[in-house]
Amino acid sequence: MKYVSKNQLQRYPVYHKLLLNHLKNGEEFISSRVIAAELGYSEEQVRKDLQAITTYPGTPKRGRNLNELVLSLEEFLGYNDMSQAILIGVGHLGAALLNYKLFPQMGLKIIEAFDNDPKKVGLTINNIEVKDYSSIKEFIKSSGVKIAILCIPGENLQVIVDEIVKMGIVGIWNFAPGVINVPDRITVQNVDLASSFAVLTHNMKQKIKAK
Amino acid sequence: MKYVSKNQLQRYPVYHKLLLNHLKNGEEFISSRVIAAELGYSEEQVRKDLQAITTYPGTPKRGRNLNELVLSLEEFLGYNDMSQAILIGVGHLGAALLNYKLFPQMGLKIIEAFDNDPKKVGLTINNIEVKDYSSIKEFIKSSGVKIAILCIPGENLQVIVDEIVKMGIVGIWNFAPGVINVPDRITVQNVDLASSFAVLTHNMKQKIKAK
DNA sequence: TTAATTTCGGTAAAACAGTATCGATTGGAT
DNA sequence: ATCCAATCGATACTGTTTTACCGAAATTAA
Repeated sequence: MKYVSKNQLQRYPVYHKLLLNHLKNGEEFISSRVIAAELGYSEEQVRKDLQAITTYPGTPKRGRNLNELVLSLEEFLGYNDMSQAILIGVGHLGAALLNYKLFPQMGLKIIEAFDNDPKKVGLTINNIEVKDYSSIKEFIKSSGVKIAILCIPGENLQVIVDEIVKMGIVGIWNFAPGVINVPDRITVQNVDLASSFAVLTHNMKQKIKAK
Repeated sequence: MKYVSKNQLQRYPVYHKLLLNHLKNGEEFISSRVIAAELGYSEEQVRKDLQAITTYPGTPKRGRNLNELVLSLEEFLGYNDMSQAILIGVGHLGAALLNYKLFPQMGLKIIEAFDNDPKKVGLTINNIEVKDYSSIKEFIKSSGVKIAILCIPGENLQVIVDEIVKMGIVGIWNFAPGVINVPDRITVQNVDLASSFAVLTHNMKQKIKAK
C-alpha cells in the first residue's frame, strides 16, 4: 500500500459512494475516465488514487472490475471492521448525529451517548441510550471504546478532552467549535463549520470577480 | 490581497476564533509565535498566512495589534456583510443547523427554511419559519437569497439542486451525502462526514503502526 | 487475423504549499 | 544611551501533490 496524502484520503469515500451507485445499476466494469468525468476530477488523478489502494490492475479498454474496486475501497477505509464510538453532548447536533442513518455504511457504530443534563439522561435515541456523564469513565474502561464524538459547547471542551484522553480515548471526532490540545498519540479530526462556510463564500466571491 | 490557497483559507476561521478569545482577555498585541504555539502550526506559516490578508505590518518585539488583526480577518472572511441563506430539509440535521448558535459570528443568517413534510411546515425553529417547499421559488425570487444549505436525503438531491440553481441560487452548502453536478458559475461546498471520518480512522491506524 | 482504439501503469515535469533562513527593526533592559 | 533579544517581512529552499506524457497491453470490430 502506497503512501496516501490527506486530500487523496478524503477522496476515497467519494469514490466509494459513487461506485456503490454504479454497482446498484448492475454494471460490472468502470474506467477511470468515467469516474473522473462524473466527479469532476482529472483522469490521471483518479487513476493514481485507485492505483494506490488496489492490488489487481485494471484492464485496458474495459477499466476496472467494479465489485473488486468497491471491496478494495472498503478494505482500505476500514469499513469492514466496524469502528465503535461514544458520543458526548446530546444537544441538537449530537441528537442529529445519533439519528444519522449512514454511519453504519461508513463503518461507524455509536454504542452509547453521554450528557450531564438530567433531561437528556435516560433517553434512547435511535436505539442508543443516553447515560449520565458521570458514568463515562466506567463505560470507556469496560467497553474499551477508542473513539469519542464531541458535540459539546465550547466552554468545557478542553476539560472534557483531557478527561476522556486520560480514560483511554485515542480518537476524537470534534464537532465542537474551537481548538483542542492533545498528546501526540491522540488523533483529532475537527468538523469545522466555520472553515467550511468560509471556503464557500470565498469561492463565490472569486467567481464573481472572475466575471 | 495575495492569492490564498484552500488549506490556508480554512485556517483563517481558526485564527479568528483563537484571537477572539485573546481579545476577550483584554490583550492588545499578539505575536505569530504565540499563535503558532497555541494552534500547533509553524511560526512561519502563521506569519505567512497573516501577511497575506493584512495591510498593516506587525511590529518586532510586540507582534501584531490584536484588534486590527481580528478586523482584517473579519474583513477578509466577509463576516461584516452578513450572508443570508435558506435551509432546505428540516430533518434532524437540518433542525440542528437551524438551532446552531454560532452562525451569526460566522457571518451567516438563515432567513427561511423549507421542507415538503406537512408535519414540519408551519414550525418556527429558532425564529426561522419552515415553509412548504412548493413556495421556495417565489421566496428565492423575491428575497434574492443566493445561498442554500442542503440537508435533504440523497435520493432527490440532484433534482432539487437543478431546481434551485434555476431559481437563482449560486452557492450551495451541501450537508447531504453524495456528489452533485452544477454549472461552473455555481459554487458548491460539501460537508462530507464520510471523508472526515475516514481521515480520523486512517490517522489513528497510522499512529498505531508508527509505534 | 489484424488493425484501431481505449485504457492502463509508470515516470517525468510542473505547480503548489510549507519550511527554513536572514537581515532589519523595534522595545525593553542595563 | 547603548545593547540585547524578540519579532518582523522577504526570499530562498525543500518537499509534496497534481498534472502531463508515453509506451504497452487488451478488447473490439473489420
